[in-house]
Amino acid sequence: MELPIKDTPSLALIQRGYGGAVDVEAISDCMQLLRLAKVLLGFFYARFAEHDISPGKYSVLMELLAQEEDESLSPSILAERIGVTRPTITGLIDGLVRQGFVLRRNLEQDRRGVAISLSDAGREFMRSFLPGQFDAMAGVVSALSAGQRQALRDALTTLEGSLR
Amino acid sequence: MELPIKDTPSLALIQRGYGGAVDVEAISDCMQLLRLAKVLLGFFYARFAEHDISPGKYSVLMELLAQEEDESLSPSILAERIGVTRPTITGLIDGLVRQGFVLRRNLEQDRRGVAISLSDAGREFMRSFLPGQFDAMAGVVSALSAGQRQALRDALTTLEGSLR
DNA sequence: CCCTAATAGTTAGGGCGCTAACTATAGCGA
DNA sequence: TCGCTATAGTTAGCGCCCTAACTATTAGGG
Repeated sequence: MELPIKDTPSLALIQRGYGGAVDVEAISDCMQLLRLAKVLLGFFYARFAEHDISPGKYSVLMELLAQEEDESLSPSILAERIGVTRPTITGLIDGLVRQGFVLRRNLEQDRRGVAISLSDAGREFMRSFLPGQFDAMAGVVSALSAGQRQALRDALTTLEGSLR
Repeated sequence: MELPIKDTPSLALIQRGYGGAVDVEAISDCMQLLRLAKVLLGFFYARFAEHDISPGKYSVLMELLAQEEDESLSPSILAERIGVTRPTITGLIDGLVRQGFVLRRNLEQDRRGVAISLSDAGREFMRSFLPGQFDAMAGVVSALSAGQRQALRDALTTLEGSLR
C-alpha cells in the first residue's frame, strides 16, 4: 500500500483566484501537516512491506498478540478493533493464514463463527519484528527537543479535537 | 479510500516485554502523530468522497487546473507530478474521462502519447469545489494559537527532515 | 535503410479498502 | 414447534494503489 505524497499546486491556484480570500499561511500549514502525514504513514508502510505485511495485517497481528496465549478473537471483534469492515477482515485473515501467521478454527458452540489466533510462527514473527518497530517509532521524534515535543503534543491534541 | 485509524495496542505490548527497553513517551508521541495523520487524511478523503472523487483524482484535477487553459499534460508527466505509477494514472484518467471531467486526445506529433486536459465540466467542478476545500484546509489549523502554529511548523520541519 | 533500444501507455493480476448481497446458523416470541 | 429477525462470515464486484508484461511507436546508430 503506498500513498502519493506530492503536494498539489494549491498555493499557485489561490494566487490565480481560485478559492477567494483565504488565509494563505493557514493553507501552507495544512499542506505541511498533510505532507508530514503522508511521509510518516509511508515510512511505516515501507517498513511493513519490507517484512511482507501490510498496515491492516500488522493491526491484526498486534490485536492477537495482545491476547493471552490461549485466547482467540472473532473476525467481527477484530474488524471493530482495527476499524475495517468484515469483508476486509476476511481478506486480511485469508492472507495471514496463507502466510502461516494466524490460525482460523471453527467454533464448536456457534457454527456461524470462527476463532482467530496467532500461530507459533506468527508469535515468533512478532517477537522478532516488534523491537525494530518500536525503535523506529521512538526514533521518529528523537530529533525534536523536549520543548518541541511538548509543544507538538499540545498542538496535536487541539487538532485532533477539532477534526473529529 | 479509507484509512483504518484505530490505535494498535503498542503500549500494552511494551509493558508485557515486547520490544525491550524503549522510550515509552516517545512511542506515545509517535502514536499521536500517526493517529493525527490518519484522522487528517481521512478528513479530506471523506470530503473528496462526498464529491465523488478520490485523492488521486483530486491531484490530477489540481495539476490540470494549474495549466494554462489551452495546455495539456501527458499521463507520464501527471504520474510523475502526483507520485503514482503509469498504470495507476491510466486508471485515474479512465475514471475522470467517464465522469466527464477530463479529455483524452491523441497526439498528432507522437502517436505513442495522449494529451490530457480539463474539460469545461471539470473546470467548472473545480471552480465550485475549491473554495470549500481551501476553507476546510484553512480551518484545520484555526483552533491553534499563533504561537502553537509556529511551534508546529518548527517541529514538522524537523520531523520531515529526519523521515526523508 | 534496418535493427535495436528506449519511450508511452495499456493490460493483467494481486492486495486492500469499500458496499451490496448472499449463505448458514442462532435466538426469540407466539 | 415454527417462523421471523438477527448475527457471523463470505462472496462478488468496484476503485485505487502496485509490479510485470505487453503493444505500439519513436529515435538513433551502424
